[in-house]
Amino acid sequence: MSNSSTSLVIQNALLAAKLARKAGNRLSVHGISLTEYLVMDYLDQCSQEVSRIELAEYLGMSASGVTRLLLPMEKNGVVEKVQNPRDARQSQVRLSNTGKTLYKDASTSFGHIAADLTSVLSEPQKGKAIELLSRLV
Amino acid sequence: MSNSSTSLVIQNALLAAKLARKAGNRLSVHGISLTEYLVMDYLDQCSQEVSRIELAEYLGMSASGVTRLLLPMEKNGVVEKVQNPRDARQSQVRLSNTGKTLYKDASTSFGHIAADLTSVLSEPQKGKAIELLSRLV
DNA sequence: CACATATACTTGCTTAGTCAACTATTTGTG
DNA sequence: CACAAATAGTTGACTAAGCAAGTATATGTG
Repeated sequence: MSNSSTSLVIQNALLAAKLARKAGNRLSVHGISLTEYLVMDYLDQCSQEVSRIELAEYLGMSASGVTRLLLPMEKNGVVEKVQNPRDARQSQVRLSNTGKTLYKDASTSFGHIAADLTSVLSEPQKGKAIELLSRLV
Repeated sequence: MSNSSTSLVIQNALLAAKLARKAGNRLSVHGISLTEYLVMDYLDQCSQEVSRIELAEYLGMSASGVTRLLLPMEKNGVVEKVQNPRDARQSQVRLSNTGKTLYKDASTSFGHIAADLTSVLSEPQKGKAIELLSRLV
């Protein structure tokens, strides 16, 4: 039998795989992936430009993963590059107006999707789960 | 601000990305990925042959994903195919002796890794988190 | 029993994301 | 200030995994 740490990590991985797949499928009507949604959500919260490294840390991805993730988002005009005058190495990014509109639509969908996927839990249970998970991040 | 369902799904996705990356890195000394570890763990629990579809459901992956995942595991002799006499469509799989040994080693590592990654939570908190997450799966 | 439908894979093609190596810039130290 | 070390990002080569379509087998119904 495995201990509680092991079970927790496994449960989290299994759950994430399922939620990511379901959420991703349903977001595809907006032409975006779950990861792209997470980027837009973060940029919307920040409401200012953000470096690629910051995004990589937030998403738990590698820097190169972020480069490749943002490439089509820039091409489609969802995000736009901003030069940081303080640091020429950085290539910051923020939501464009197109991106804000897309995010607004997608976040409505995402609310329904998330409600669906978590409907077996009560509000306080969801709160508790968020609290516990957020400590692990 | 987003509601609790949304936050929960996002927290879970972000956390899983980070844990998967860290756990995967540390499992690589055994030459296996996190997904492969999950397969071995499941097969060890079942202690009998399992169909690819069952694995796909457990892992939250597509059937083709499982085909491709098992390919190198079969080639390396970690798992072995078993023909189901009741259903010729199925190609079941179980841990080989090599696989059992590998799993035993890897699960020791995994225990340390998981303990590390979840050390900020107390035992009862871990238990609570497992309970909540397992309802969502 | 025949045949339509469903199930269990597998394969081709494509996208997502990793690591290692490299470039450009910044920062900290003698 | 000069130069070593750190940081930000990109690129090449590769692995992981998804979807759509195809094959083989099983099942349920007239």
